Amino acid sequence: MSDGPHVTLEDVARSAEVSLATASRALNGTTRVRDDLRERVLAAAARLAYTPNAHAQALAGASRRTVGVVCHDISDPYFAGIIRGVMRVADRNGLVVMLAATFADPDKELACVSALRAQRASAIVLTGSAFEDRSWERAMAAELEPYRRGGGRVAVVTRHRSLRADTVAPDNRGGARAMAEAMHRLGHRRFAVVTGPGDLTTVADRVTGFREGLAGAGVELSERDFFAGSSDRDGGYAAANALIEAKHRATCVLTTSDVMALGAITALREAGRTVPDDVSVTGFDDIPLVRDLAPPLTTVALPLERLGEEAMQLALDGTTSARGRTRRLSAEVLLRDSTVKPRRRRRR
Amino acid sequence: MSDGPHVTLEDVARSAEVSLATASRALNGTTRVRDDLRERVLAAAARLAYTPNAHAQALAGASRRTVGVVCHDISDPYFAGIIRGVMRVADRNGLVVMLAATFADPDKELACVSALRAQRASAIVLTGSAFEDRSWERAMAAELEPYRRGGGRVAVVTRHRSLRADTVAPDNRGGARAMAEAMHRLGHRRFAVVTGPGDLTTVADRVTGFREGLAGAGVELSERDFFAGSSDRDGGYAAANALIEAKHRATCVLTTSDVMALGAITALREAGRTVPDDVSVTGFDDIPLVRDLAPPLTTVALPLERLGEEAMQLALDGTTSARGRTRRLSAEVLLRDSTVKPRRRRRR
DNA sequence: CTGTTAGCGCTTTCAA
DNA sequence: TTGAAAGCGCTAACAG
Repeated sequence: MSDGPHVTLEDVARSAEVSLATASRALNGTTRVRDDLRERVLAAAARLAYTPNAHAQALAGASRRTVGVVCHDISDPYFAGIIRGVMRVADRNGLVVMLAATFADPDKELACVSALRAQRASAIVLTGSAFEDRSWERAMAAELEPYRRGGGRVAVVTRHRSLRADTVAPDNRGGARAMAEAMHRLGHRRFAVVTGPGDLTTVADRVTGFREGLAGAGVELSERDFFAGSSDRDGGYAAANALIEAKHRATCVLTTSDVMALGAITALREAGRTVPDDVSVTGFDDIPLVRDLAPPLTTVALPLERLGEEAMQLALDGTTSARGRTRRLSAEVLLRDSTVKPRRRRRR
Repeated sequence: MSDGPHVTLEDVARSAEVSLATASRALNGTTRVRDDLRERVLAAAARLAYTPNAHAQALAGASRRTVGVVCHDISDPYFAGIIRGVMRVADRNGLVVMLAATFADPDKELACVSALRAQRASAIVLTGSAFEDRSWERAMAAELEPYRRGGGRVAVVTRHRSLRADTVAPDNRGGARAMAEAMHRLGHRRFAVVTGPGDLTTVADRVTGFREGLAGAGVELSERDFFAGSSDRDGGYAAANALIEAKHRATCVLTTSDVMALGAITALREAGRTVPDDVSVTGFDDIPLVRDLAPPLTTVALPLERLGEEAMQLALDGTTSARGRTRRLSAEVLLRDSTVKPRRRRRR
């Protein structure tokens, strides 16, 4: 956008032979304008292919029409679902959304918020979970505080301890607990957990839930039952391979996300182990495609789009007084065919 | 962003006891500033948690740091992949991306471009294919032309006839043709096509490719071999159900996208037909997860992220002179296990 | 109802 | 080097 003569409101006004103010009013419909004048302005604007300069509008004090969303990875169906919800609500309110992807890099997360702040986005939705790191939390709070003082709204999806922001909290821990219990009830006694990076609150909460559910049923998980990887398909694949390598005897593999489950299942299959006959596998999130798998994946369903919708909504009707509201959404265990009652171990 | 006293550069300047100009220069590093003064400015900025107002910067003529991307649906892995590529390049160049989703609504597509134009995005990447509609094309051209005159860059992914924009063109037609030929070579003679909306150029090109490939092998497709649906999983599911309903005797179902194939396979499975034993199914795009399906999906692979990267790159180093460059990317047939040589028809 | 005018916050000549 | 001042394009008082 270096060169080029932009058509400005002044051009329109001149062409329509009215004042700048009238042109502005005619275009925005803020105040009544004599019909013929308005017609002239509209015609001139169309003729000149005029588009208002959003920066000038923002600077001049018009209300901000931009909201920001920051996610880890847009290719992750979990985030895609949430963002879809955010966009739906934003769209309904005539807002434009700026999307930033951080690839789960804490520093980038901070940088994105700063950029959104610079854009004077009227609201920021943080969809990635927090990093369990004191100094990061402090830095994020330091970034958000002045933003909020300037009238900016902030909403987060999932737990951000000490962030004083409106929160949409899916019941990760409860969902995980319920899943663990369900698997125990099915008859499983030997478990392995394929997990994402432990410094993400979402992952930590889910793992805690698994632990609690199993412990309640009398099964203790040891460190050797955990196999961590990145929060994506390849992370699941790698973790499952580590599990196979370690000759872990689990009859049920709990994973902290559907995407990881996907990779894990492929790894198991490649190692000659059939799901669910040889080993049951559970996912988390209920991303759209897992019901199309063969076998369909047993998982903890989260209302992804709703998470996004609620977060955006919360940010939008935020009143300065009511900070730190939390909207809890429950998680539901969906038993499908990737899990079965464990059979007696086959001879090999 | 209604209320709230924003910290401005003037506050920083005052606090650092320098002039506005000096503060600006110190922060941007445009010109040399005496070291101690710069220190003071930086310190003041940090102390006040100053963030420059991007709108003011943009208005004052600083270079734009925003690019726009418009897609149909962020939850579609096809678009997610492309956008990921776009974001990678944008990020590498220190640009912020504004993402708009249109849900394949032609009007919204237009509206999004207009909004991006208002934001004075330095470049716009159109990832959805064009609509095969003269008046829409005209309207889009009318929106883009003044934008371009104002120095804006435009790049599109897939064919946009008559748009004079830099284009990244995956070989949809050639890929489809190759797939059709491959399936014929495998032994299939009776085909059905599960397709998205025919008014999308991408879909049209793929269908044309299927037709050509088959015709070249002596198989003509009739209208009764086509089953259309929306470009998503549910569209594929519905189309496949229509196919089943019609008792179509295809031994091979060609689809115009992996996502649709996903739904189609589930529909077939629910109808008691096994893939690939009873019927072979092919996809298109090679979205990340299809290799994790059981059976893995035979598909036409497109380098999704690269499409996005190239488009963004093209838009970025666009010189006003070299308009309408086209970068072709080839498509590759990936034979996996969802397709096999057709067996003699089983008795029922 | 319409026009005049004062900024919004920042960058950038132009002088000093 | 630094500072003063002129806008960038638009909206919103404030007068007419």
